[in-house]
Amino acid sequence: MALSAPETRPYHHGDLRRALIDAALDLAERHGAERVTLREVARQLGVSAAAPFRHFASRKALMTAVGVEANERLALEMRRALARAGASPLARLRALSRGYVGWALRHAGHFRIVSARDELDVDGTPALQAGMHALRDLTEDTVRAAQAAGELRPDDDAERLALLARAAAYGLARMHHDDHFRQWGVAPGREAEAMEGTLNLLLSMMARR
Amino acid sequence: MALSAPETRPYHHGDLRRALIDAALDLAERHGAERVTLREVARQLGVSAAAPFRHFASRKALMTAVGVEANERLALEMRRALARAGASPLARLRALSRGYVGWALRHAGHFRIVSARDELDVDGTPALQAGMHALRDLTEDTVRAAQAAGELRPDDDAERLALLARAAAYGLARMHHDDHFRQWGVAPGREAEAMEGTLNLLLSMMARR
DNA sequence: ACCTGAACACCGTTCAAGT
DNA sequence: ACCTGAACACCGTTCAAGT
Repeated sequence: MALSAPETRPYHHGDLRRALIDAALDLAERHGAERVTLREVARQLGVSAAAPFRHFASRKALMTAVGVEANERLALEMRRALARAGASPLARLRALSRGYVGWALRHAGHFRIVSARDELDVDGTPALQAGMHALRDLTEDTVRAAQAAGELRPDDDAERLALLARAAAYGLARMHHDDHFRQWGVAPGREAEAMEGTLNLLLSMMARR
Repeated sequence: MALSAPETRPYHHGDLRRALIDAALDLAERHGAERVTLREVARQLGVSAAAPFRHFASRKALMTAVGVEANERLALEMRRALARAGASPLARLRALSRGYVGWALRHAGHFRIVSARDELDVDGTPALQAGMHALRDLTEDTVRAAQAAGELRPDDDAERLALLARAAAYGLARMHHDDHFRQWGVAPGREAEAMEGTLNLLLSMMARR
């Protein structure tokens, strides 16, 4: 038996903190955010139920760390959508909205985590605040650029337009997440289509003609 | 001691089922939906933890009964708003939206319960399905009436317009509930104002001019 | 017919004790 | 410094037993 290498690591993990976050992200993605329990995460990693408390003061603290990560992924997705969108300011706004609801659709567990802010310590986590603020700025900047280009009516307040766009996107994403669509006549399997069509309707109304 | 009167009732309640629903509604309203636990409800009523299971097969079954009641109250509120709104079709649509977000704002716990459909057995509860469907019809009918009166552009699909209006209202209500507004530049105490202003912006865009 | 008491398998969290 | 084991106060749920 060697004196060095893998056996050198302590009980189980070199970086349990990191492993806990990853396992939580994985659990949320595969089985939903409500299945992310400290004991289950610990079980996945083969450590005791008390082990996570060496790295996170509470369940909320772990969820907050997971939220930071999830929000970064959402931001990445939206920036990518923007990068692919080309130059037309209105198309950029559409890309941003589609990027948002698309990510929420494909990553329901992570979407739920960044949504449910009573499970997150936003105030005590500057990184999370900054990340969320950055997404808001991205939306507002895109709205302002569209106004400057004459593609949105200039008399509407940019902040309010951005809030409306976000409310519609968040509303659609949550309606899907909370299973409201069946009640609203959206055929199963056509949710993405309905969300996109509804967002397009909004954007066409926002555009001056 | 009399042979009749109050002492005649069994252990505690004449109608424990009804009392459980009322206590749950009360708890949700005062301390939030997540505090509605079967054990806590039982405690409030002075019965054992097992007693609720005589009347509801599971927590979900109780929440569903509570959801039926909450949805009825929401419907009542929206119908009242409509009744007060007068004849202008656009004003009626505005009243409907305001009624929705206003109720959500004032009854956060009940709003949360009708929102979180994974905690409700919608499929197995015709009364709930019917109640929710009625609210959708109310919105669509109001949209159609506004179109017929020439106050909304007739070329837009009524179903899609109704979905957009609902997505915006639900999005705003949930953004508030999930504490997103601070991140979106809405000053504390001015949430209702921001929600109304945003809905008015949407309605002004929906209107033909 | 309706309710209780005790039990079981889960949680989050704490703390003394181990390496 | 980091982790375990046992404990505590909570859950939802079940079931035999009481009235």
